[in-house]
Amino acid sequence: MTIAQVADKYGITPDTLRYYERVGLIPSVTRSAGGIRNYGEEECNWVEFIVCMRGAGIEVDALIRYVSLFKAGNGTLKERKNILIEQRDKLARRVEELEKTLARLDKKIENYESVLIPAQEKLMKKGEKNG
Amino acid sequence: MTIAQVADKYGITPDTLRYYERVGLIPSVTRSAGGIRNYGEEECNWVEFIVCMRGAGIEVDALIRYVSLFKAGNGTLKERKNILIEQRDKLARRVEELEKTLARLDKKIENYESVLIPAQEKLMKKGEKNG
DNA sequence: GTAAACCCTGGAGTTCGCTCCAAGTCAAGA
DNA sequence: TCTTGACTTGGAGCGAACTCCAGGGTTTAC
Repeated sequence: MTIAQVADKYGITPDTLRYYERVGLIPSVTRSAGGIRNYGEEECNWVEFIVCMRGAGIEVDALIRYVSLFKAGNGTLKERKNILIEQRDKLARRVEELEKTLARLDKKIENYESVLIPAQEKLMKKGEKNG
Repeated sequence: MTIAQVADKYGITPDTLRYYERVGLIPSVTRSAGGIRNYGEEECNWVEFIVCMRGAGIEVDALIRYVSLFKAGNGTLKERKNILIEQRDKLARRVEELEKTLARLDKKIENYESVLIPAQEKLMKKGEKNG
């Protein structure tokens, strides 16, 4: 697959893909003789993983560390797992926080309704009077 | 309360508070004769609200719109509510996305365990042999 | 009344994560 | 073979949200 196809498939731009590769978010991409990237299945899976993780706000730096450990081979399994755990925990805390804020927004919206609905009823009664 | 106290209370810096006020995230802060900010209870509540919303990643622009409608009075209740609903929905979608990624990370970590635990057991057996 | 600590403003600087650009190379169709 | 369009690189630029700074004013404690 070409860079444009992969970009399209995962909803990002070729520039972002090049950037990800440049900074080390994607292990490596095979090239044609002329130097043009050709993404295989493995590479696509990496892209998909990275796009997902970035979508959840996991920092580029953490992902770079993860990828560089991956490149270093099986001796780094434990360390890689620790990065994942660290990020999972961070994300779990974030989700909790967001859920609290979500609940708060819901309440605030309810409050607005309790102000707005009586106001609307008043208008409707007015309407009844007028017609 | 002084700016430093408020900053401390909500875990931000005085600079951030001044920035929030400057761009319109906080309706107004009363000043002393000398021009020094003095946060009352109302103002603290605004700060708390804004810090919470910002903590959930709600955009500064949306909050500015909200605050400026608030300043404009009761005629803007419906519009304010709409902003809240819009942001609530955005946040809800985000939470869903994050939960999916969280589940994925959990699975990935489990996979690492299924590789690492057998390796550990091997090491432990070796330990038994040696002592 | 003065020193130290805090506050003020406007504007420049920083960080993160892309995003865009110039100048050139490569590949596929007419 | 030429043209057209996609690809390459290194590096500059950008938007969001702060963060910091210089040069000053204010408060408070002694």
